[in-house]
Amino acid sequence: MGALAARYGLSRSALLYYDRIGVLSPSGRSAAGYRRYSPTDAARLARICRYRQAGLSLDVIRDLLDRPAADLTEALATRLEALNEQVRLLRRQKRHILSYLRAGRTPETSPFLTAERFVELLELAGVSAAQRTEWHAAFERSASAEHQAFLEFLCLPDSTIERIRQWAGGRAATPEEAPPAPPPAPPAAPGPAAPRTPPRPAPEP
Amino acid sequence: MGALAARYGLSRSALLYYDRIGVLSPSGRSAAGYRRYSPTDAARLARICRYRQAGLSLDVIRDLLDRPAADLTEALATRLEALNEQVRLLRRQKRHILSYLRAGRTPETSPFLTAERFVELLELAGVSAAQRTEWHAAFERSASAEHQAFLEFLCLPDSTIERIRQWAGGRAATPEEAPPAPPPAPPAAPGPAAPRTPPRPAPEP
DNA sequence: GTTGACCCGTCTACGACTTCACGGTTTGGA
DNA sequence: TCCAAACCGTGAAGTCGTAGACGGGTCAAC
Repeated sequence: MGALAARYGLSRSALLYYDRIGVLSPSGRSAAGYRRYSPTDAARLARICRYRQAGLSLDVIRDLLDRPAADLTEALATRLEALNEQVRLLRRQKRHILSYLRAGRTPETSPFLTAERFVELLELAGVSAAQRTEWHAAFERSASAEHQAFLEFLCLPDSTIERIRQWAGGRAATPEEAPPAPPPAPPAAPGPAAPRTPPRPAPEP
Repeated sequence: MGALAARYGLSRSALLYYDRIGVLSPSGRSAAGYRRYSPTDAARLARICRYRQAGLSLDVIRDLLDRPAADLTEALATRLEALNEQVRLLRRQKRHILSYLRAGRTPETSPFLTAERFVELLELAGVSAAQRTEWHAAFERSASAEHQAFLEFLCLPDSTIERIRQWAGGRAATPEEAPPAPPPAPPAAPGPAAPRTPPRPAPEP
């Protein structure tokens, strides 16, 4: 048992737990009551580990392994949905933190990736503002959800994301909700030119 | 009490829990033993909620509120670290799932954002392969950690990420570890030109 | 026979709550 | 004045997947 656990990078207690909840029960016991895992059991454990790498819950995994009608694709799709939601939540937390940590710093002195910095890099590579605009528009047109995700990845505040997406043509902004404030320019028409500062590795994305 | 909970979007049980663990104890009780929250308590709760939005644990929050020496910036930095690690884990799970869900589909029929699709969008906007190459190089040079994060955001497999980063000049690849396989072309020198397919909203990032 | 190195089952702990059960208090309307 | 609904209190147990501790049994080699 210890050998099996070690082989799959699990602890003894994990295997005990799997046994207890019926996800993986050894097919036999020794005379003294020791768990005996057959090669079939090991194969089952291998599947369990693969599914757990995808973040599936042990409940779902049990269904997948025991119920012939269970649909792996559907389970993965459901998990993907939850995963996206969770990433979104974490990113929101990240934005909260960054907005505090960045307070009082200019984007140039910030050790974090900002939209401004991202745009600087594009500038450096010779991508023009017009190209960036067109890119946002194409992104919004053909993959609006991913566009949103990408803007969230840059840790932009919600209001800025909303503004960029509207301005990229995803949905026409109603005249009433004109730009509520003059926030930092959207990443496609940004601030300074190529930075003079020497490249230095940044600690945090 | 119910009113306070509702005002801050919490449940009654959450406030009970906060009281129990000493994060927020009401400053008084009514004759019948009902909790009485003063405006000071409410202000404290407001801070608690803000910190929780950043994902700080209640333990840490209690220290922050009660110990004068506690350092908010440090707590947030620590949390940011954990957050990044967690996002990395979730993204790894996502890659596992996508690699399964995408199996047997061509990138064109996949409803998910792929690196190929991302590059298509850049192509559409008129960003050349040379520009993309230069962009990767600049990204790697001046913000390698963020470059890594960005490539992970695209859910590329680790091997591809490694290859792109080496090829972008971040670190010279040792001759021994030449490309182990001919995997899909890196996003900066990708496949098809602008797609003929009509834009359609994609369900998932 | 003894000494380690294994193994067993059971229990507790983690975080941030929620749910349940049972009972007291307040409040509004008839 | 009475009743019911809505509120409040306490306490216990459950969630999820594991880690670790405890006390004791088993096994191999020496």
